[in-house]
Amino acid sequence: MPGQRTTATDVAKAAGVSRATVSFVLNATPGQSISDAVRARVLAEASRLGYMPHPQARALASGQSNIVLMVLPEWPIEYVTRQLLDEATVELDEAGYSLVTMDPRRSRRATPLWESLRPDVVMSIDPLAPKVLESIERSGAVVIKHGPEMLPMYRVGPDLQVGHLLNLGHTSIAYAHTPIAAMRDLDQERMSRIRRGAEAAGAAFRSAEVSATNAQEVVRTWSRAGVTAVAAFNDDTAAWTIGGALRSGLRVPDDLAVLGHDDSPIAAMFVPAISTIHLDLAGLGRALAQQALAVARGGAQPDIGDPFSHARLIRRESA
Amino acid sequence: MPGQRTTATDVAKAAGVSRATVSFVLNATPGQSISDAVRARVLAEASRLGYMPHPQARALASGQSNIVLMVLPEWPIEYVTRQLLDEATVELDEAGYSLVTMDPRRSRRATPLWESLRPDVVMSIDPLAPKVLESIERSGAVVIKHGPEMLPMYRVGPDLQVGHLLNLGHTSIAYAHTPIAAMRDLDQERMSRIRRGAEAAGAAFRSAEVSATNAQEVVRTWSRAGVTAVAAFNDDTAAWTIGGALRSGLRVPDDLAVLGHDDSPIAAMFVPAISTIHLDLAGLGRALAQQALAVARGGAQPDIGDPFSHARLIRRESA
DNA sequence: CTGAAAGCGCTTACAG
DNA sequence: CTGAAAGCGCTTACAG
Repeated sequence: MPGQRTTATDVAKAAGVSRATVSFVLNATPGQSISDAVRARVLAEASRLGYMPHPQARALASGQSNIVLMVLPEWPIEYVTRQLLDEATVELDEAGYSLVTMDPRRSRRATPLWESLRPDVVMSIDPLAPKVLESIERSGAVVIKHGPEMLPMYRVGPDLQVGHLLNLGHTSIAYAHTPIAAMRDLDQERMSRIRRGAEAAGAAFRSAEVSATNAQEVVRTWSRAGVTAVAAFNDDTAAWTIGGALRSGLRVPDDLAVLGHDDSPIAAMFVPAISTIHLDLAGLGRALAQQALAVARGGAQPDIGDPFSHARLIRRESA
Repeated sequence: MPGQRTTATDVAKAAGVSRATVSFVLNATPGQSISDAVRARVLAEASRLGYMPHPQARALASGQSNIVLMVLPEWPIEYVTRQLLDEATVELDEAGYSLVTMDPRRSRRATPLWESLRPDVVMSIDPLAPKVLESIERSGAVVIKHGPEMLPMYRVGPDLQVGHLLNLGHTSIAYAHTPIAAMRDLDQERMSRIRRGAEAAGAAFRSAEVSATNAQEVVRTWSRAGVTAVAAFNDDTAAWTIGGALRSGLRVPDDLAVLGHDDSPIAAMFVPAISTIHLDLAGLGRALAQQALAVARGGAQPDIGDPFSHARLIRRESA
């Protein structure tokens, strides 16, 4: 069965031009002055024949795969990444690039996608481990590295959290650490922002890890120590904290105010509904896409700007 | 700068053999009897030089990309797919295939990954729309289609739900529909299983859509009508239902028992903790990987077996 | 048991 | 303004 897949040669033949011309027209290669008539003919034949360029052949010839690989964070945050990836996907698509995502935990047990896909650029939300960086670079991909420009991500939320609790008049504030080890760095950063904010205002501060199993105990200890407000690492940690309070007979927020972070679905569903911090992830998605494009085109990695200028407090019931 | 990337030619030169031999050794091509000495030399040089075969060149030459694309369901279920994808990734990796995932919502606004990646096989958990199927087939990929063998996914959970509520002695059961349109088909299937189970046992049955905004109203109506137990589409729907009950002054489960589905993180975190159905998604992941491999190797699509034989009720507080 | 050679479907200097 | 040709890095009959 000949003529299985439609190829550029088929289009060239049908349009009565050379394969090169087909390539020039379809890629809108700059510096080629092709007559409108020829261009139109090529385009018409390509669409009539249902021509789809073969991406692997293109990658081999051009040395570029036009793939951007996004390494997702270690922790589960579908609701956090959804918007971000939506925006980044569309932004990259318009420039002719495909965004592929990857779970770093899975890749630890399998060939990493940067080896088997050979993306031009690899990026991530969370900083990548040195070993991972090295492995990516050996594969030939450019890695987008996180510098201080990503710091707003770590700062804005906690600052809003502690500000809100202080505004509410609380003078003894606790921070609820996540028990999940993969989030340790982010967790430490958030804690120290809360601590700084509390201490700067003369409020008492303490912190402890809150998990599904110890929440009740931790909350009781805090309560006995006079803590009236908790800033949690995220909404899950907040939910556990509130659960511990309710099961200890404390009222939320009357006896203990609890403030989450991320505005994940659970925050709105919980009873009482969890007050939390909403970040502008669509904006971050666009910013990351712009960085990836600049780097893919051989440029320097541009500054990401301030993608969290639209972060805001969502006030619900818990604080 | 010459010798940038290590290529099969470099390995061949270093090992003193031809490029073909390198390919045979590295791919363990059957039907080639290569001496152990040569094989060892090739392997040693390949690893010494840090050789990574170029996947696009391989795909072009062999006609196979060794990529399997998984189209994720329309609805947000990170917790549901995590285990499934973990297992499928490892299973496919061992056979030399890479699993790439894709959000169908995003692809509606961008070039679909089956065009830009040219996977050998495309599969999904949810049935694919006819238009999508057609588009995938035009790209040359084989699609794994869902037949009746996927039905256990739709049946097992609801059957466990209704069985548990009947065992608890309830005689008036309601089903909480999800308000999310993308889940309509699955939702209808689950509802009809619950209805059938309830009616077969002589219990009263009714159903309504439960959302963040109408939960209180729906629960009050149900309560007035004598409903004492609710089987929910999933844990989110269960959470809204419980929220409506609590805010109406009803006790859960004493006045109203509520049973979720999926065993998502919210189920364990909620107060009261939500009883739910846990499915064996790791098993489904392995089964799907096996199907993909069979099809990628040119075989017929094998039966998926009964991946939900390990589904079970998780009894917590809400029912 | 091993190697020389064609070919996969593109891109891109280069020549005209 | 357009085309013939080399080359990207592999795989795979085929010949020896």
